[in-house]
Amino acid sequence: MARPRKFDETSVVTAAMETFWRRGYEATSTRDLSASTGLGQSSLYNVFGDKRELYLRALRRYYETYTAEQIALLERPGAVKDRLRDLIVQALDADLAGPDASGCFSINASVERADSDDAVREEVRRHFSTVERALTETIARGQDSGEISGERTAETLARQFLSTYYGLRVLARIQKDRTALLGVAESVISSL
Amino acid sequence: MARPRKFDETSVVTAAMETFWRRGYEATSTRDLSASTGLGQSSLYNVFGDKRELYLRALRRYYETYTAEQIALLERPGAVKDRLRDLIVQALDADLAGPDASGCFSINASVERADSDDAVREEVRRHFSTVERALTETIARGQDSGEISGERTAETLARQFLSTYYGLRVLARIQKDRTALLGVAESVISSL
DNA sequence: CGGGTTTTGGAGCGATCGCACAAAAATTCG
DNA sequence: CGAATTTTTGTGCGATCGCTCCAAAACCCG
Repeated sequence: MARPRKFDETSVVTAAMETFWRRGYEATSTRDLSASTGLGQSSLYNVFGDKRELYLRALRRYYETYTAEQIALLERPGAVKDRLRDLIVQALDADLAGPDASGCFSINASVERADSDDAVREEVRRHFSTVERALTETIARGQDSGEISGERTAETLARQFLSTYYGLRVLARIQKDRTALLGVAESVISSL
Repeated sequence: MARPRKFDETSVVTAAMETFWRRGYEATSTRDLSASTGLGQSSLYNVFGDKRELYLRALRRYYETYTAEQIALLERPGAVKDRLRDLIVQALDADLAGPDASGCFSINASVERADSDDAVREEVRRHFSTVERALTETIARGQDSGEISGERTAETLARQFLSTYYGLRVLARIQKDRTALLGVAESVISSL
């Protein structure tokens, strides 16, 4: 029928995600995307429409990989508080991994683009609320087993944990003291 | 001696701060800055050097006004927990005020620019650590008076509160449910 | 008022931006 | 193989980017 594509769409979106993640939306040029994906600019436009659409695809790809990974971590077996701790430890280790670490792409997108792009806001809302739902479920199970106090609702505790979690990821951009950051994690977990 | 400037430097920096705050560093052009400050581009470059320097000035101006205001709020008389609550309430009300609300400029700067500009990172670090210090001091006074448990150190509690506070300000960009956000505030305060 | 100094406004620099277009290349089907 | 279809590649468009330069304007001082 026609000339076949010589690239895998998923890995192209993944490459674009890494570029947008590290440099942000505005600072990433279509030439940067062409270089990091290996596609010519025309191909990118042919497949994805424009820069904004590719950014949205990248954001969804982040959800499919990293956000989903975090949720899977919450659904593993084991003590609830251990899983919650693991969630933070894994995120902070990624955030402190080196000069290429760029925090949480969802947070970055919410700060840079949510105000000016409704679709970005909706997508990030989906990320946040999915994590919140998984946290609520996990904490509710912890309350069932008596591991976590039932004084406050699971939803409230989930939101408190989520706030601390995102706050830590913001602080980690500036304050690279792993011990101090993990101390906060212990503090919030023990207060559940 | 020479022709006098017909502008007030402080209010020019304030105007630039509002523009950078609302639109971010990359998305703000020097023409935007010229329009919002009322100065010609030549004057801006004559006085401030370049865009980056003006951004740093704007960030320092944010510290002088908004960050300082938050710290002053912590140093008022009254119950410690009331002051902590007021800090969050005031921030969230600002963040939810309308379509022009742009969150916390320090957080925005840390997400967008801290990785690529050491001076930005240092400036934001100063903002964060100043707030953290004020929080530690406030919480320590609360521990002295018995209002807050001495089980964990004031420093740890301050960092926990700070994380939650920043996390809430991130969530507020996406999730505009004031009641839910304030519920988290109550939760973290009551857990101190 | 005239000389000295700085600011101002406007034009414009080279570079880069997001994006479009047309021709060449690569495939399937008849 | 040729016709049809789609992707690739390269070129380049108009707009805008950060920034510079220069002459005119506005002041202080003697």
